[in-house]
Amino acid sequence: MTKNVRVRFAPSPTGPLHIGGVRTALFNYLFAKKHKGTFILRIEDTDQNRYVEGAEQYIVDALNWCNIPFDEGPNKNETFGPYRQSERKHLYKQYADELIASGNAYYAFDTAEALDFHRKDHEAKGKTFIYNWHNRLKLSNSLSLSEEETQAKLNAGDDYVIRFKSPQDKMLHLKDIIRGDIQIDTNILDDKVLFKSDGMPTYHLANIVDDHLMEITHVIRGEEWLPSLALHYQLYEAFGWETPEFAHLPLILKPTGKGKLSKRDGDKLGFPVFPLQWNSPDGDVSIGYKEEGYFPEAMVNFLAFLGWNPGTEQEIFSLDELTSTFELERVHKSGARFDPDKIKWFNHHYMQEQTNDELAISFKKIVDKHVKDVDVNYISMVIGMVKERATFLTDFWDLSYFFFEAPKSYDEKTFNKAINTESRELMSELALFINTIEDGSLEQLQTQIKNWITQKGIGFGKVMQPLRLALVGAMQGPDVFEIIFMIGKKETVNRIKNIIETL
RNA sequence: GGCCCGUUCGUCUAUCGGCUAGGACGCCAGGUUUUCAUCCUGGUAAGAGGGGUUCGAUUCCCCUACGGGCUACCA
Repeated sequence: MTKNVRVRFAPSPTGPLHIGGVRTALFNYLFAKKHKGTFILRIEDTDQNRYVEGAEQYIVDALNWCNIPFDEGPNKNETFGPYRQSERKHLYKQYADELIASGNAYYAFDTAEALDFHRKDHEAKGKTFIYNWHNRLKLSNSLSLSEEETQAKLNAGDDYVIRFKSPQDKMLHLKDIIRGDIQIDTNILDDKVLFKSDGMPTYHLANIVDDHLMEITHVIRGEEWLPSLALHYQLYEAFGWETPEFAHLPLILKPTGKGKLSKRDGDKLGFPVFPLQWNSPDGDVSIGYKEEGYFPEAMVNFLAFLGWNPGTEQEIFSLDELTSTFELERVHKSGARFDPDKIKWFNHHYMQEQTNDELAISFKKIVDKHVKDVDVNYISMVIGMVKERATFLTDFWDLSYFFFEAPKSYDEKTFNKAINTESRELMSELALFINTIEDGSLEQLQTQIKNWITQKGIGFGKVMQPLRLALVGAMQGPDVFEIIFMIGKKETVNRIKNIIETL
């Protein structure tokens, strides 16, 4: 690669960035970093009707949370700025004019109503209306009108759009890094609008102009853009610009059923489709991976494997490892179903890699809501005991509440089975014994209680089961002796008394 | 409807003409844990269908089926 790699992620701020967008950004980031290139964020806000307040900030926050920050973008290293298309508005018209001058584009005056009529009319006859070579002379544009008529309309201030003049009988040979060669017959292409009557360019024009001006070398985007590739190729040719390389990423599909993953799937199937929580201006709240307790490393690792794999059997990859291993050539062609179970598995894995102290800081906020003034070191020790069974940060309270407070209720089934006159008697004796134990190590505590049970000549289960129920309230959790050691003799005795008195 | 892209276990995928088709998630079973989970071991399960090409096709070509995308003065 001779030229410095420059790639861009170009979302439009119409709402929160969803998981598919994050994956596109990730692949751009990985490709850029692998080639020591530049990752650019460009905001494609040419459709003023769809602009959503806060969406741009959300996109920036999401990329940062994922640890895939952009090198250039709005308010950051703006060497090719501005990076919002709305702020580049003045740039585009001259390029549209250039295309008209070179005969590659033309003015069109058809109203939305007129076009709508034609579409419906064709549909009624079982045909498809395409605005191109075979009917453009029957429509209202600078190709069908005389120069004077066109000029008159322009002077009168009539609404107009600028359309690309798609050629007739031409075979286009397109190249895609992932899909190989694609051939397109220009006869089925329509004369796409490049410049809208509101003075803004459409995506197609703005995209090509900006990619050129920003010296983009590789366009890595979603598969939904594949049908536009022919137009984009022709635009580069018409301008006489060097065409970047293209890679169209496969889509992310719903876990079950048909179609690509959509915003609603999250609510319906109970997993997030957004990296961060999104509070829409109209009051809707959508859950995010971050808030649900996922680690960005887990999400990135999972997303990287949706449509790509290294060809080895390694599945756990840090961002650095991904960066050095990633290749566009190994990206799949077909769409990948999103699997909520697999990302949970990744999260469990990354949970184990967090230190107890790190987790304790986050968990303390939750503990504080239940119990006052718990030492963070104590929390850290608790985490060490329950971490391996946690998938999310949010799991910790349910897994460890009994280290902080006495159980408020007992599992009914176990209670009925384990608590009877005999076990109450036994528990009360045990409580007396525990009071006599001197403070010492966990091992000493364990040995003494075990010896006591042995001396009593009864089965371990007879003691351990009611004891666990007294301490935890259910048949779960870490080793009973560890729990006693952590909460202390006094609290242990209290909990035993509690269960004895419970009917 | 038209155009384009795709099709290996339920899911994510390996395989770049010659494999008992491998791994991971999930699921099931066993073991460890005097609890639950984790963990360990094992198991389950796939090349859409039909034609070619070839000594030999999951792998190359064609057709069909199915899936997906696009078909706006949205991106």
